Amino acid sequence: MIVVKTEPSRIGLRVDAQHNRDRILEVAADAFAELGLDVPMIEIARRAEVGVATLYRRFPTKSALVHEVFADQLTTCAAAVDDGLADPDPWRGFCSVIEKICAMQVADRGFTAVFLSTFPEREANVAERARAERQFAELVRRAKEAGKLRRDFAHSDLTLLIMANNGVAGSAGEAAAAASRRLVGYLLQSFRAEQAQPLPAPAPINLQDLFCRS
Amino acid sequence: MIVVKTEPSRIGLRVDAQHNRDRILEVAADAFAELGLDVPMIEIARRAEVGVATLYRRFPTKSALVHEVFADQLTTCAAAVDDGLADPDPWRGFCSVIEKICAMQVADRGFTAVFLSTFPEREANVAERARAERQFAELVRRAKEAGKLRRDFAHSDLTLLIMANNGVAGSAGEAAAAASRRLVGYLLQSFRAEQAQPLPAPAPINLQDLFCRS
DNA sequence: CCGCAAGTGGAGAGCCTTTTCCGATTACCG
DNA sequence: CGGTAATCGGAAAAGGCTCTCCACTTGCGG
Repeated sequence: MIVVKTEPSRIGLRVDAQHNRDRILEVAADAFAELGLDVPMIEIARRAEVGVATLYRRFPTKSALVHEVFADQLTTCAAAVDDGLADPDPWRGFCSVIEKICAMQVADRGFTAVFLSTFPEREANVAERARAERQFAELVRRAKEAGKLRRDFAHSDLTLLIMANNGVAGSAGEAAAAASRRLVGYLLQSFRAEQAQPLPAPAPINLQDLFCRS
Repeated sequence: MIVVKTEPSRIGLRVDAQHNRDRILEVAADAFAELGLDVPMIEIARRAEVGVATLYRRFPTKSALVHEVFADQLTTCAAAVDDGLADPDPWRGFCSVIEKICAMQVADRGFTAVFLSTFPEREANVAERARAERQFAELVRRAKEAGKLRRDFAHSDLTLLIMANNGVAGSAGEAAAAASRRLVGYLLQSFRAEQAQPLPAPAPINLQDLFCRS
């Protein structure tokens, strides 16, 4: 009989190794959230009480570790979109998606860079991400249909908002949460259909761009 | 007779040294704008065609060079505020200030971090900065008075906008200019008095925060 | 035109990162 | 138990940065 581990991450590891691997992912998530993506590997090693070599034996590069850690962040995001789509009021759903995603960004300093990158190293994420985007597009369509969301809201405006919120989340220190809420408050008001005024053209924002920064 | 140099920056330098100093400031400004504040000193040295030692003889630290370079950026900002205040229509003046500052941010990658820091190392800048802030506060007062700017616009909302725009400017690559314009377009619409809806409380944003990032 | 203080550039010290190496240790199967 | 392959952790290699040191060069007053 083949024993399937609780985590489908890696089978065939010695139990102590598996244990270490799990703890690494755990503390790495905390460290990235707290200190940002540029926390040194040795700091993660210290927190997990292992040597750096152990990190590199499980994850070939730092980038691989990052992507592994944030795989489920993406899932949480996708869930937020699903929730929004499930709301009978598409406008309320739209607002809740944006509010949730922005709150996640504030709570986790490493979140944005990884969220907006396309995870080239993990096939599964690409698919999930694409699905979430389709769902969101559908939500946008319904909200416009209902006359609540302005007609000229562009798909790229979500990215714009995320980039803007990232600026606030990264810079506002203690007050980041409050600042982000206020920014989102302002932007949601200008997204409403009732008060739409002509606007500069939407920018063809490349999602990759956020990645190469930081 | 005492000879006063054209640049009041440093008198008593040998002419070749003064020449080098000027060129360093010149190319450093370009380099910061192009590559951001984290461009290596050796790159600036290369561009100015001097050795790194020459950089450090004129500017004790990299930070000192940065502050020196951005001293006149602050002046440009202050001028933008003055222009806005001079406009007979305070709302139009308010918009122009914000549009100008945001455009500067996009054009110059190093701008924001320095702009929002308090320049602890340069007395003169502190005063000029304080003056600009008073001017802007007055502009805000008038715009509210005229019934164009929403009453609950907070002083910290300018900082919020600058942080948000910084996120866009830093992340949007090629499309940064268009993205920034659109963000500013959205936000200016929600700053208008007519369509004000209740908003989350303004955040007590600490200007210093941007500095310790990056 | 000469002497020397002021100025110079490149090598490298010191520090921080990511990533690799390797001898010591340990889980696990029989 | 005991042998062995998997796993371990710390040391250090490799490469980035800021900033310093020092032997050489040069503008300029007399």
